[in-house]
Amino acid sequence: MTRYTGESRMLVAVDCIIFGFDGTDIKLLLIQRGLKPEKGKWSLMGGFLQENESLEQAANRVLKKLTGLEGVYMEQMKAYGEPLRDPVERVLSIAYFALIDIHQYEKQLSTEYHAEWVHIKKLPELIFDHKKMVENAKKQLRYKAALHPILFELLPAKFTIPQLQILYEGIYDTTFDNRNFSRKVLSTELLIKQKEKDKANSKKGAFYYKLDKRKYKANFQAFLNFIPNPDKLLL
Amino acid sequence: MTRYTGESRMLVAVDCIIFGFDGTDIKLLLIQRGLKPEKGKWSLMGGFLQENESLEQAANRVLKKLTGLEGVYMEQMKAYGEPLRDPVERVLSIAYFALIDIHQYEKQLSTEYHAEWVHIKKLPELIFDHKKMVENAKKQLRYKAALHPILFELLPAKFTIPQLQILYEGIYDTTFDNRNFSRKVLSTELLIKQKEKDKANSKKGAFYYKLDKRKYKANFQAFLNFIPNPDKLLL
DNA sequence: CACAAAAGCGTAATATTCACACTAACTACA
DNA sequence: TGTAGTTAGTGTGAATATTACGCTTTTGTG
Repeated sequence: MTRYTGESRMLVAVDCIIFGFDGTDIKLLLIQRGLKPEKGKWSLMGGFLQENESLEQAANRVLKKLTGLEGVYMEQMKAYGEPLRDPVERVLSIAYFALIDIHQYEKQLSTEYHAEWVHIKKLPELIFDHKKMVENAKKQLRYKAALHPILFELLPAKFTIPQLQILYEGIYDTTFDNRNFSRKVLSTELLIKQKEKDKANSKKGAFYYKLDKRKYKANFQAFLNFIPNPDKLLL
Repeated sequence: MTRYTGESRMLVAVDCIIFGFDGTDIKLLLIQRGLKPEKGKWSLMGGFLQENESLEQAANRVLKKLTGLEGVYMEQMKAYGEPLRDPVERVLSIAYFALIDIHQYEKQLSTEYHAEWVHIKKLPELIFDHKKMVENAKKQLRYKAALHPILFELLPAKFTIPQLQILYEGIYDTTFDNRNFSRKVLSTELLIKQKEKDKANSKKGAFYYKLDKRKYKANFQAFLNFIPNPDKLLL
């Protein structure tokens, strides 16, 4: 026996929802599709799963092809399998979402795919069911970020607490009390204070912090509560 | 253009991790595989995705074939895509997990698949990567149940609070203070007290409760806290 | 009619969360 | 050189939530 008989085989794709933060706005990395159909339309970055490749490998390959980056935070989100989601033929898509420090990426911007960072509030129309994927990804990001410290993945290695707060406020589309926010964040003891300050954004200057990677990994699964009244903010 | 060229197509399967609770123990519904290879070995219930079927439809079809049940709580868990996970040929599997009131099912037990409820602590060896799937499912169930009231799906329509507590204690493999537990559960106002008592399990008897379906649906996404110190219990 | 066993209420100590006043640090510009 | 203006970040207390544990209630059993 070498194969299962009487069953239908289909293409499997991997699509990446890539979030970035530029210090002010949360953005999504989109491309203009190079393949027919829908050539020229906006799309998530994706690719077909190859014969000898695992899903994680495929997602990383796709991400690297677009951004040049490796070792990026990425997690599997959901499989999309509506029979007609791709009009050409049956394609199952496994969506991954990735979080990137946007500045790291900008250095190696490749024009090959006509990629662009698009403000999360100003998304263009997307092909197939990509809009739904993006919506699910946003929801999942909000959900997860309310409980776990993943948003650090969107920031550079050194960042200030006000920067972090702006990021959280962007994700939840609200504002937080800065005094409570910094106290909460610091009480996790996940941050290591640096000697230098960032003076670009204020007169007083805010101290830089770095993530304590060891504690970050050790406590990743623990429930945090950076967000007041989280359940009201998750839609 | 009718198809994408130069890409490899593969089989897609759906596997179901089916949890049940019999009032004392948490169990998993397993089958003895009817297909070669590994015929006769223990396995999760699964099936291949058909040409015109969505993933949800496939998962529901598989579940119904085994249990006869429809409208069961089910959610997509994760896609498994290691190239060699099935030795016959490349098969991508999308795992779903389902929660069933075990008594509802037992009535319509079908012997066709040699299905059996197996105590979650006494699982046999499973084929392929099914063990990993089960572990992931257990983890996800613990995670989700710590925040959302999904465990009610494992209970009959009428249940007592001590029964509910036994269920939670089974899931988290620990014990809770019964006085605090019932107060927490009742404070959600998700339960409607019935007039009758269950006297099978105690002399005093415990009142039956029903879920308030409306509130249950409305508050499903809100974070609850049935579990003391949840983050310590999630592994 | 005691006794055992489980249901479930009460309460106080502790911890967490939140709102808001206030001080500190620093730049820019007069 | 000093003062006005701006943002960072600490302090504090009130409100809320969590937890530990004593105690009463109910009822079948012998």
